[in-house]
Amino acid sequence: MGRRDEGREELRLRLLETAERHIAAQGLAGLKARELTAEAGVALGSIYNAFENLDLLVVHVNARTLARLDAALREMAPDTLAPAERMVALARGYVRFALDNRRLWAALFDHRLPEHVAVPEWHREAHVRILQLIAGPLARLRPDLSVEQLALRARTLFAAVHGVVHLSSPASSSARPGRCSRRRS
Amino acid sequence: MGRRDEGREELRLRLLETAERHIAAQGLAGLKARELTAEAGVALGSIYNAFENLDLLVVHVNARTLARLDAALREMAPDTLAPAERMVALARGYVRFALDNRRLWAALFDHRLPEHVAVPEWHREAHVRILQLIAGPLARLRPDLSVEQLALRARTLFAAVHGVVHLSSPASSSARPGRCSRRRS
DNA sequence: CTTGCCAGTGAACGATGTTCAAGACATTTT
DNA sequence: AAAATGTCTTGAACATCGTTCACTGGCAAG
Repeated sequence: MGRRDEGREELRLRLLETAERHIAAQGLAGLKARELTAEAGVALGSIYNAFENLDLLVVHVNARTLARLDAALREMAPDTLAPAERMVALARGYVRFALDNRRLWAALFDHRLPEHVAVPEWHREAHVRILQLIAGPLARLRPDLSVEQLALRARTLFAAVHGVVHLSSPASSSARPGRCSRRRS
Repeated sequence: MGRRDEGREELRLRLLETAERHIAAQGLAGLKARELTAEAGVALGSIYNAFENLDLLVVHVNARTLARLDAALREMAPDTLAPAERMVALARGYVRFALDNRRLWAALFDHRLPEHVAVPEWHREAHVRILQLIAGPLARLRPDLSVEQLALRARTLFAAVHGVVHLSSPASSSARPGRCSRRRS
């Protein structure tokens, strides 16, 4: 009984890591079910044994990326720094991460779930953790703000920085799900 | 001879307006070649008589949206205003436009061309016109900046405002090219 | 009236994500 | 040990997508 669950977790991890490598190399648009499973050495249908569908697999990859971003930011902006310096370090850390992980970072916001399909709760929490990273030093800079105001302002700050990084990134102009281009006769 | 070209332009316009309506109603992800042509009352292949492919058609729709945004901003931020007030009016105008044209506005940055396919020059110019709208009052506020610094700062300002509007918009969580969901037996 | 031409048409194609009957394998029961 | 009973894995089949191209109908020129 236990071995089956281990095998399942092993399969999930194998697909996750293969998909991550593939996205990092080819971009989110280059991730096809058949290539992915061939590269991972498993059958096409195995995706649906390990995950609900390919979209959810991508969400899992994005969650990993978000966790790595979170770790990188915590390392670059330790709480030994003064609040203002910490904010700057967070912004610089974000830029650095985006440059060092271009395609995986792009996948974070390029990917869209089908309409009316909610983002899993555990993935939302990963976002919240990033925002709390900003809200921390912000609270010390602005002790007058309420918790709600703090959360809103952290979101706004992140959005502004992200917008600048995003528009400056060359990654924004590339990658689309492949079109058909049949060979000419 | 002349009538043929008129007919071609007529077809382009028909497809353009139908696609625009469809995107405004269903979102960019809901735009399928077959639905579009059926709705426009033309054959499937007609798309490729009028445009290079569906992607380029979308770029044309986006160009129209960008032109409407440009016009809306020029109306909301006339040069009779003081520079600082004009900047604020531009930002408010952008938010207003995004709210009033959610899906068409979302299509502006949701849409991605296939890799290695360059954005047409005339579409880049439409972007530049928006940025010049920002650079105008900015130049009066900061006469010390060079033209290049002005352009860069206008881009950054736009990106920051856009990032905030984007992340606050509910449109960011919806819309993906439809997946298969075969009916159960 | 005949001829040539070309824009419009839609069946066919390759690619894609997803499903599911059937086989492979392990575990438990007799 | 053999049989029974699940569970996981597999890949052919399916629906749907953008795109192509041989055909055709109607207009203009001869």
